[in-house]
Amino acid sequence: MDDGQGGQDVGLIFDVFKEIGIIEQLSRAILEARLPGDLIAPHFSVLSHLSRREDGQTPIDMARAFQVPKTSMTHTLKGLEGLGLIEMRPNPKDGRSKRVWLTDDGRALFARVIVDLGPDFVALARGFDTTRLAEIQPVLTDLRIFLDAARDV
Amino acid sequence: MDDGQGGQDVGLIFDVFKEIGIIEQLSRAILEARLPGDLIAPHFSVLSHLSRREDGQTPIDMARAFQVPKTSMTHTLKGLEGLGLIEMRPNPKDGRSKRVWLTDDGRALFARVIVDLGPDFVALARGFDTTRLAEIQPVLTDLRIFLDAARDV
DNA sequence: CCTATTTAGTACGATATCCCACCATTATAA
DNA sequence: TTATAATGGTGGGATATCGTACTAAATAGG
Repeated sequence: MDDGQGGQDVGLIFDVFKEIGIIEQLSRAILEARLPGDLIAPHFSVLSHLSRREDGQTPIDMARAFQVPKTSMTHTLKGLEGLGLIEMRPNPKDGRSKRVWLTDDGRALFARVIVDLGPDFVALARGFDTTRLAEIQPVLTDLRIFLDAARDV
Repeated sequence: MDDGQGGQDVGLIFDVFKEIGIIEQLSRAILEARLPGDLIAPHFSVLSHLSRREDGQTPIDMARAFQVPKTSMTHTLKGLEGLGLIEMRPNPKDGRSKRVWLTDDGRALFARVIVDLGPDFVALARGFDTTRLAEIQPVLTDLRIFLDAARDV
């Protein structure tokens, strides 16, 4: 059969992905409970992305960063633009594309949500040993990088 | 300011959830690439759930297990039933509810997908140190349990 | 240059997800 | 018992996601 550790690995990988899937759902629920009713997690992800990086990214860059189809990103951005949280400006370097900027409202909303999430995160830090999170964080990052690289092969 | 480790924790938790969100998307893409075209990840999750536990669960139980609204579970089950992969039978113990059984086709399809995922998982095990996955697995499980318990408070 | 190919973005249609409202059945309580 | 509340499931509408196809602009090759 030649599965030195192969069989164990398959079960392990399966379990890890399963846990990650559930945690993703639960963490999304925590986030969306703190978001205004007309925003969902993808909206917030975009605001976060623009806050932490430079503004002026193109939609296609963001679609790649989030691993979603560009049509999904178009839709998400349209929603944020309609709420006045981002601005789409033409890209002077490329007539096909646009560049996305946070508005003051967008920046303020993002900051407010972060504050509102504080109690949730504090509760988590109280009830769960965050040194364990610190230990898994690099592994998760490496796994994400590995999967991301393996994706387009 | 009194954030002994508080500030660090918030950033750490944020990062962990962000990585988990991306890994979830990437792992879902890997799975769906191996599924028949008319099945998506939630369908497979249901098949997996029924395979590993006893059949005969009620839809509401499964909705709770997956943390999705019961209407979403109804929709997913309807799809699986239409493909002949599960069977819905009345629940003799409760006239309101139904019980869900895998059909032979459902069982066979699940087994086949597991086999088809083999190469993907082998590639992952070759390129990524699975002992690191083994290390994070218990932390992920505990985190999932903690979040799940904190959910309904 | 000029044509062919690639790329950024969008429109549209199909399906998924989720909220709300509703029905039937069961559990609770008076 | 009987009235009330709670529960399991579904239907319908709104929005989300995603694939396909299309337009316009940029790039590559001749």
